[in-house]
Amino acid sequence: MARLPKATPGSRRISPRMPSGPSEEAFLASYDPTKFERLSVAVDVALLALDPSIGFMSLLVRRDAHPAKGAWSLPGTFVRPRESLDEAAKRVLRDKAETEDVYVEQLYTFGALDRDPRTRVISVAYYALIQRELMLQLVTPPTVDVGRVHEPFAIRIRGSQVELAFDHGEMLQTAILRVRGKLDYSPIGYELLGDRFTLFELQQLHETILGRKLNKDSFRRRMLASGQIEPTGELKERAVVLGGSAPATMELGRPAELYRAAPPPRPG
Amino acid sequence: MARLPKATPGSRRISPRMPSGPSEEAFLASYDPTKFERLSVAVDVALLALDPSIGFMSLLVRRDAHPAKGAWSLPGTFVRPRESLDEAAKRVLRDKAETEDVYVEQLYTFGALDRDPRTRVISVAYYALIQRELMLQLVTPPTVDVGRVHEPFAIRIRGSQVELAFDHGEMLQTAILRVRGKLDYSPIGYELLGDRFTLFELQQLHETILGRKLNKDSFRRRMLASGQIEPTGELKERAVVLGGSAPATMELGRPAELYRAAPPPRPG
DNA sequence: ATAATAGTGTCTCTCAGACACTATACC
DNA sequence: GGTATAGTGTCTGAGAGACACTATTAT
Repeated sequence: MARLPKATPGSRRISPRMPSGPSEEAFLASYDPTKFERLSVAVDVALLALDPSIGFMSLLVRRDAHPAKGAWSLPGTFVRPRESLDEAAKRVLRDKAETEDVYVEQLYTFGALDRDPRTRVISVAYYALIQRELMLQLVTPPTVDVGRVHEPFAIRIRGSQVELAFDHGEMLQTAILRVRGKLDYSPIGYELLGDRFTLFELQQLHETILGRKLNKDSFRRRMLASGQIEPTGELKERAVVLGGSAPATMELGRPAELYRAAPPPRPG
Repeated sequence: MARLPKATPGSRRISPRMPSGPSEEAFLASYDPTKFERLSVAVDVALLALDPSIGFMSLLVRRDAHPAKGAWSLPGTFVRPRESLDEAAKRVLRDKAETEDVYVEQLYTFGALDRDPRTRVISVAYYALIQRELMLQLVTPPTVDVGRVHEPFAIRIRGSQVELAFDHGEMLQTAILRVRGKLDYSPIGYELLGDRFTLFELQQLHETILGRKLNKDSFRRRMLASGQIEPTGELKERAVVLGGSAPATMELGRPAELYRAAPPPRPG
């Protein structure tokens, strides 16, 4: 779990003039947790990857139980009493996407009254970012599939447009807007590429996230000056063609240098 | 409630090939909401105002019951089963701050295991912005008082530093960072001023939020070109001094023109 | 008049965008 | 050689920062 706000140890400072009445220890020993009505709390995760020619891709699962049985939804789970929200999100990624050590961040909490037909369910939405190649390996039917999100936020699966269960379409839209908004002021996006990438690949990533073309010269200068990336000295290798004519997508021209994400600056 | 993500009607599209088994209606009629363990869900609100000479101010309440009895905390409440999260936040502002029609936005959801000693409580934190004058009217002891937040995030009440109950100090810190982050790309901040203000007052507000001095000329140009404000043609009136010498804080020099927040651009 | 603040005009520096040019690959 | 992509050098226009100057008030 990365880049969540720092947790500070909870402190319960008591006033010097202790008010009269039973002690806090006695209060806690006799506390009845059912005094206030409790709610179901769920976590749903939008696992995102990016393809330059498609746009955003999100992991979707097909619901095999009521409600909305048969519909597509974001992977999610109910939060257990002994796990934190972040742990629940990680558990979803582990169980339904076989994915660990990805960038995960809390997105927004959805609490409309009628968002789940069963009962009142509060859902804390998370989003996570992985590389396109890892996303494509996750397709393990029948419970897991990859949805392709075209803008403006039409969700397609293998070409045909679908509606997600519950309010998961809104969650997905919010996640994409969050990623786009963070791109300008945050070194986000490197989780979506491999550990080595060319400047043009990075530019294509930014163009896909922002939904518009960027100026090549300016993008190069800005990225090199930002300190977010560093050159490796290596050059991108070409696919070796074993005889026959080259495929239509064969790369041409001078090979590009490979860069990697620079380590964050020392806070000292 | 303003500028929350748009709610879209929840849709539960069912696959054409309906899986076998009981119908969704029959499932919902027999659903047992206690099948998954439920959690307590609370809402806490950081109501913020800004004073040019102090910095951020936040409404704090003194806890009159266990746990953390006697400690200062953000106003909050448990979420009722028949109200949305936004409604709960508005109820907190109405009941504990006698405030309505303010800018309110969801902040972050805190779900650590031990954040409340009673039982497992998930807290959805909100923040709200009001004018300094309205904040100062809210001081109605003994349950309501105004805390003054100095940076870096030391919380003072009438000069002496305090620690807030639970993880409310972290919530307050997160709220201030959110307001600061939104200042650059969003027309935020006008909720913190009256309906008429001078350019210098607006600059002081931005300087307080950002924690650094801004260039006067550049700030004027940027604000006037942004379309976020419009001139009223009125001039700021001076306090009338009824005899005697002028107070030390008397305003001097040419009176400034008053501006107001411009209406948002027509989406057509 | 002097002091103090509001507001304007203009210069410079920085950076994004555009374009020309060189470098290195495959054909 | 031609063509396509990678990378560099330089010009230009927009905007931020700095500074000088004018405008309007109170004392």
